This record gives sequence, C-alpha cells and structure tokens, in this order.
Amino acid sequence: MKFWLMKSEPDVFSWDDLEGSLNQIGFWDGVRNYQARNFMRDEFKCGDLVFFYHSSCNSPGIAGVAEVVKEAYPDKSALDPKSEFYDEKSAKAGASRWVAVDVKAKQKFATPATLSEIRNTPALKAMLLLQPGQRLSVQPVDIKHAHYILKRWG
DNA sequence: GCCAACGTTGGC
DNA sequence: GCCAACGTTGGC
Repeated sequence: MKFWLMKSEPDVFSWDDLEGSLNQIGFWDGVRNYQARNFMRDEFKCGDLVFFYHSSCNSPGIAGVAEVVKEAYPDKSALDPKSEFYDEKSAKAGASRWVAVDVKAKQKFATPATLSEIRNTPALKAMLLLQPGQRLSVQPVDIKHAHYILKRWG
C-alpha cells in the first residue's frame, strides 16, 4: 500500500464535498499534468491512502485521509467542450489522454495538518510538498512521513 | 494581486 | 530538438 497527497482547491472540491458525496466516494478528475497523471495511471492501487490537501486557500493543509477505491480510468471531462477541463487534443484524438480515479473519505482530521505546521515539523522537512517550486498536484508521500502525519493528526 | 517557478506550446 | 513566449500554480 502506498501513500499519496492530492491537492484540491476547496472552492472547487473540498474534503466536505467528498464526505457529502454519495457513499462518500468522489471521482478525482481534471488532473492535467503528465507527471501527476502517470502516478494515478501507473501506480494508484485500490487501498492506497490519499492525503487530501487544500490548496490556494486561507489555510492550506491536509484536511483528511481518503482511500483509493477505483483505479485509473479515462477522464471524460477532457472530451466535453462544456467542461472547464476540456482538452482539445484529447477530443480531436477521440480519446482522453487523461485519467481519473475514485477516492472514498476515510478519516477527517479533527484539526487539519496545516502547511505551516508541516513546515515547522523537522520530521517532515523532506516532504515533496515543502520543496521549493514544487507544484505537483498528485505526489507520493514517503511512508515515514505518512505514519508521522497519521500519528499526529489522524 | 503579486510573483517566482515550472510546464507546455509552437515556430524555426 | 531548441528555446522564447506564454499560461498556470500556489503561497503569501
């Protein structure tokens, strides 16, 4: 089992939106970055755990933990001209080059693991999240870091 | 709203 | 295949 971190702008899709979804399962689409896609397509397995990270908001940080319940499948939003995630290249090719996965809410953190707390935690210093200029919206989380986060905030 | 870092695009 | 221009990300 692996650990991941996925970023979402809470205005667009938040932890509470996930919890409020049918069966607390949401589909994670709209990823439009090859590195992020490749993680989802090639490495995401059912049972993997995902740290749900709120980005571009007042208090960025990890809101809770979700579980991968459906592995990568074509992200159809790329083919929909009305979607904000529309991708002309995919549409012209007649097949989406992007993928989505389904995740299920597993545990909401009583208090979020804020970015500033994470940053001030020596044990988490090496997290990809904290590396300068790092913007990947889907990224692996080292098992040591994952265990630390779960122990402290989970 | 600013801006640095980074990815993508497209002309050559 | 290079690289400049452009767009996006995301913290502040």
